[in-house]
Amino acid sequence: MEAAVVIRALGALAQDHRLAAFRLLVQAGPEGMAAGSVSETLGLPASSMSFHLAQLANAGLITQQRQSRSIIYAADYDAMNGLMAYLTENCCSGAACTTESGCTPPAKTERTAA
Amino acid sequence: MEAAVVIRALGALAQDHRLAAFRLLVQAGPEGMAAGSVSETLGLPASSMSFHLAQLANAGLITQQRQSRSIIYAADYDAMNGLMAYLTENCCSGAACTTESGCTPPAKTERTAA
DNA sequence: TCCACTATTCGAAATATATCGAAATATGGA
DNA sequence: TCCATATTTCGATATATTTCGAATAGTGGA
Repeated sequence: MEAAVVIRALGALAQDHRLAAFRLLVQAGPEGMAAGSVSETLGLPASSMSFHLAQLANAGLITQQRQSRSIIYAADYDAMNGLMAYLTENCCSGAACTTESGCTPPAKTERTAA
Repeated sequence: MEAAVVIRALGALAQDHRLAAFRLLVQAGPEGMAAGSVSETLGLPASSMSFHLAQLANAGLITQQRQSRSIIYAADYDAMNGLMAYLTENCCSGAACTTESGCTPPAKTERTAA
């Protein structure tokens, strides 16, 4: 995963409605939710929500897929995990970090390069 | 950890120079680095870097501490881990997510409330 | 084909963020 | 006290983002 992608992903999540939408989708699981359901759940006009969902999709954090008249959005867990791995990469330059410093990279810092 | 804090943290990281600075500090370990070293390493004017470091500090991602004439910045690993835990919280609403969907919350999704 | 439904794109205004030089603040030594 | 060092705050400008109604574009049934 490269910096530019990470920046876009973080920027996408750094917004009220988008963070809420993303979490909603994370909680919804692999089945995802229709765009309309998301905007209704979050109480936002459809056009605004569409804008935000597009940003999340563009950042690679969610996937979109048409299903009849609806468009179903779902969280992309790989992207999410890659993002987190990027932040802890080379933590403490390999020095003892699981101990005192509390760095504790979540066990599987290994990441399939984007 | 509450939404507003998370947004500020994500927003703080969602910027070229700040992401670079944060990662530099993550790699520098608990000892941290002086503000001047950071701005020199990243090739940014001191005043610009100061602005960015302030944002990271304000977001709780890094700590600052005066040491004689320098101000030493260091990554706050707890904040970083809390941030990541927030994103995966209630993943898949507790349904089987470590298996097919690839959600795999990093084992310790448990979080000490900020 | 025509209509209702679901969702996105466009446009324009309000708001927020990034940038960096110059001036200001703190620290420590002569 | 006076000067050099290390950083931050201020101010002004350029750029980017958020917002939402209205217009536009696909989908499916009668």
